[in-house]
Amino acid sequence: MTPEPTEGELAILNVLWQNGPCTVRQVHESVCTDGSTRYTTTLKQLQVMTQKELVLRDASQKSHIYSAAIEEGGIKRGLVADMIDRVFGGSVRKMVLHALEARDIDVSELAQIKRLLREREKNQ
Amino acid sequence: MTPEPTEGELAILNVLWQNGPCTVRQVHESVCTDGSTRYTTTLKQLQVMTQKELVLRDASQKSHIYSAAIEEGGIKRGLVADMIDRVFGGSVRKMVLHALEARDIDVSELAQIKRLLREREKNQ
DNA sequence: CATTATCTACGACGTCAATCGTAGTCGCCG
DNA sequence: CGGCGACTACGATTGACGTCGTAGATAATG
Repeated sequence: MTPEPTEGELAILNVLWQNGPCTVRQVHESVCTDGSTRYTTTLKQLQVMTQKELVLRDASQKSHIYSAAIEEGGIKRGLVADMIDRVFGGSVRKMVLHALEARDIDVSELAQIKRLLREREKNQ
Repeated sequence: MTPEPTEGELAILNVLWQNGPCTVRQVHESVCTDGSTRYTTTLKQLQVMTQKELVLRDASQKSHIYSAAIEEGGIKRGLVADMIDRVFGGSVRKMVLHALEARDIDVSELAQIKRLLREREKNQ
């Protein structure tokens, strides 16, 4: 099984999922907007992630092109499932409750969530 | 601000939140049902957590009594908020969507979640 | 052509969490 | 009293992650 990506790896994967294949430089500038960390740090992370097969590398150009090797939905579902178990003793309800408390949420988003629930009821 | 507890610390805090004040042995046996880890490991963790002020220690007995020093709801809200930001770009809706996909959920729990949403709409 | 910029590769380091072993303390039971 | 059992204290170790510096290769620029 794919082990869960670390925090840094997740940040990089988010860039690749949103932007598609990127060079190291593109990833680095997306992930570190404030220049608080060096280019080679991101490079190293991508090299490690290649080892772990979290990303694929196209080395046919001088500047290698990296792309996500794992599916976004699956990973995120796994992360949420993990939190549901570890933090909320397996209760989806408690998780949702705390999510609603954790963030201000506007009416339209509430409506969208209610729609999700209705969909969910159908498919049961 | 209190830094987020680590995975092991969270497991211990869950024991204390659910059972109230405990000895090291009680915590250890709750947190490590399979004997995969030694008693002194849990002890050490509790000592570190005392340093970090995540727990309080009553040393008036030979077997010290530990209790949670931080509030459950606050910590859990923080953890969820963190995930909403790091994983779902700040979208509560996406978080809830993935939560519903991540776990089978029965009708009564769905109903409870819908009730939460209705409550939430009132207070807005 | 020579210099400068841009890449990759790779080793080294600091930090932090988890884990364990050992030593010291104290009470209890025979 | 003497030894065993339970407890605390604490140092040492390991592994994972993030971070950086430097070296070497290659492209770009004047």
